[in-house]
Amino acid sequence: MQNPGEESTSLKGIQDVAAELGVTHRTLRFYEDQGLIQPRRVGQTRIYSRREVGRMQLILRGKRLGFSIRDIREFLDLYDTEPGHEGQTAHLLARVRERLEDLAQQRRALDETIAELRQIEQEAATHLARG
DNA sequence: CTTCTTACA
DNA sequence: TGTAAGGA
Repeated sequence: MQNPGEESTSLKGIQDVAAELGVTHRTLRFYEDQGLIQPRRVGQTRIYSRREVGRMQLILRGKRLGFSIRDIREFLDLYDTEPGHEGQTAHLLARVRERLEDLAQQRRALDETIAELRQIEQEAATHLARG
């Protein structure tokens, strides 16, 4: 509410943050339940600072890249625990490689499916052409 | 099972 | 806001 100009205000309500990030307030609450974010409370109202919004952006990015909520929570926990440390980066690297391999496997599966469909396509087209 | 969304109390 | 229910 009360947020006309809005860009200089780094303290936002759930609806503002949700709109800004393109998610619903329920999604923000879901992530909160999952322990990914911990917005401050002023009474019962959640207040999202730039830190929370920043974390949300990281969460959304992790999601885009195909990481699970558990993975993302681990990343964030490590970042909180040992910011900029080797262990953190090593862990990230390991997960990224896992993800890359996962995607490579999916690509192989896709290629197989496509090849199979093309085969059928060829046979069907040939069959039609011959009458 | 995971990740949300919708809806109702 | 908790939660059931449902979709993907």
